[in-house]
Amino acid sequence: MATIQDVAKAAGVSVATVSRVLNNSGLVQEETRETVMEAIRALNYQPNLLGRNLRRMETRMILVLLPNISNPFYSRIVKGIEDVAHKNGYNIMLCNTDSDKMRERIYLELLKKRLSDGIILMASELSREELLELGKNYPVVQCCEYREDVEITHVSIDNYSAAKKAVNHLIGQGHKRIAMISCKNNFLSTVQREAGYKKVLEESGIEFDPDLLAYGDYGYKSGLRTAKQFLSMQDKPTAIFAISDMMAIGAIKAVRQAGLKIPEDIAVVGFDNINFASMCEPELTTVSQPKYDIGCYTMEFLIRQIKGESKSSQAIFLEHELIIRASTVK
Amino acid sequence: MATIQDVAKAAGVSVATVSRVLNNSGLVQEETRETVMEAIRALNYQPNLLGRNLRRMETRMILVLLPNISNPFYSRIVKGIEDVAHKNGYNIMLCNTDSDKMRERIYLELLKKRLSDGIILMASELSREELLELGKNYPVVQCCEYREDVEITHVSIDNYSAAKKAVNHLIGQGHKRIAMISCKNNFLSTVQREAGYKKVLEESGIEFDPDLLAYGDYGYKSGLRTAKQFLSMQDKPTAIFAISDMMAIGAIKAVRQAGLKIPEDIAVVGFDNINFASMCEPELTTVSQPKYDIGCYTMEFLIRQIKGESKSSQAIFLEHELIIRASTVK
DNA sequence: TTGTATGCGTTATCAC
DNA sequence: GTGATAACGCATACAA
Repeated sequence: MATIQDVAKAAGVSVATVSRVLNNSGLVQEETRETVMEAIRALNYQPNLLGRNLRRMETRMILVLLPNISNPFYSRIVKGIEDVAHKNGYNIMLCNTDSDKMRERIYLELLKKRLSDGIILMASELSREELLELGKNYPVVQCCEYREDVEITHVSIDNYSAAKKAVNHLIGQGHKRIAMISCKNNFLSTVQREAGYKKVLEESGIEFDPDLLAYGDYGYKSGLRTAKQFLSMQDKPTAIFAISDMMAIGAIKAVRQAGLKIPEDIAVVGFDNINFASMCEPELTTVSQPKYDIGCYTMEFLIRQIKGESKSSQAIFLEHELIIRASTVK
Repeated sequence: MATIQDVAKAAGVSVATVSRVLNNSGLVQEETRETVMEAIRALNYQPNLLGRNLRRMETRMILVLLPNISNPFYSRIVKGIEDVAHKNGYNIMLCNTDSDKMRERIYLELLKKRLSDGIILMASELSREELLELGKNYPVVQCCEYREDVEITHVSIDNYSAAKKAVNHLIGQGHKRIAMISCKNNFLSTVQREAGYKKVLEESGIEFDPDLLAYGDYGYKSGLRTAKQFLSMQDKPTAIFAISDMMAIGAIKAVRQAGLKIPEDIAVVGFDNINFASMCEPELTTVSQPKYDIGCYTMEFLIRQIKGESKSSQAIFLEHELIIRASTVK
């Protein structure tokens, strides 16, 4: 494997000159430049980034931690992150955390040991203390899920008003018994979505019924399970609001298995607008997040941090939209 | 940021000793060891992998190229790859190629420039020449999709017999007009699945009808489109065999939109057994690949190559299974 | 059991 | 415009 030394020798110049050619830094005569390029080709030389990275003390790699790559919600976001990264000469390392704090920590090691220049956290399980410590020492941006009690830039939507919009839509369709499938976690998005749900009920003069609030884990099966629970009640709900499309799709399955019709007997609203939301039967009414843009902004803020351009943390909220489909209106 | 030098100074030992403690290589007295550990903690020292990597000339990183992380088929495979990698002290870098040769090449650069110790290709678009060149110089394993005209280890299933099994199942259900949704690419899996389909028809004395062979791109929409095409024919097929679950799910949608019943009017078979196959309505009959195991084997063979243990390339075929669900039998 | 010294491949500072 | 050379942080051969 040829090194820069070999190229220098072959071209009859110093390594400094070769380096200058490689990085088009500094001046170098056109003629010598070509001699060097010639040598590079002849030796099939590839600069060794291990050397460069050590010298420059940077890797131009970005860690992206997400719970699970198979969650379709994340794929568009990742695309946005990736596009902006590449445009700026960075590469990303996608890391599955499985929502496991230990796994997350393994990846943080890579950052702390300088194998990456910055990190994006998508739904971190880290404690406030760990996050604070991290944010103090390294470039970090929180994407979608975030803690607001740490000074770390985050990019997301306003989950409170998104939930309000979804539930208000159901109210507008005449529903009075509206169930919610939430998740038992401490994510702010969850808290806010529940708060939005309760707020609309209150505004509509409907008393909140704890029996109509169940908990899943964002996944299909948990939606199926909790919806079955609702359907077994004496006083069934006439609408279900789930905080993820996957759970909503599970709920749809449960309703259909029970021989009920959507939306006539029971209406269903999801959250995220994943691709499958428009593939299922009936198509799912859901809250659409600007996933690609969320990814773009996230990466842009991270790069700004890496460059040392931004000092204070920022809170970015992008627009969302309620997509009305056949699962709520005939 | 503390370096090994700082630790050595603080502990009153040489850097060599600190290094020995860090890697538990060589002998070091328990007492000094503890002094060093003390200093490490006090300075909150993190070894800089950039230095180590350069010195060792390895990164313990593995590139994993796949067309698209949002394809649910790959997520289980990646899990297998990841688990084996971690068990062996490697980390993986997931890379979206978007089935774009140029993007693929960008990632190959990372390998050639030594930022990764090896690479796994999931559905590479590279030419035979490029692949040959790559395999000659770096540790490479092909996963699922592969070219057999290059000497590079690959792990997959026997797509020919899998397709035969699927179509035979339809024949067994009494179908005679069986359409196929394939893809226009040069993947061996595609060729073999088409060959299996035609072989079964031949064995069953059914003449192959070119009108019943349409092409998609593995995605939902293309399944919807091609199925609609079939449904508009005078002499409609009574069954559809798609080479991906996503296309099969699209086909199901088309059939239902046309007001026809599954499986009574038209039966549908998919391929891959992704999670959604059991979530859609009706649940999808499909060919199940041992995704997790495919990932494990792939990574194991790659590690063997990196260690220099294996010389010749190998062809690994794992067992598949036909999962029969409501989309083909009542 | 520990320390000294060298080099991994590169970039960047300085002198010419 | 170009060349010598000193780092970057670490692991290791060799000496002690």
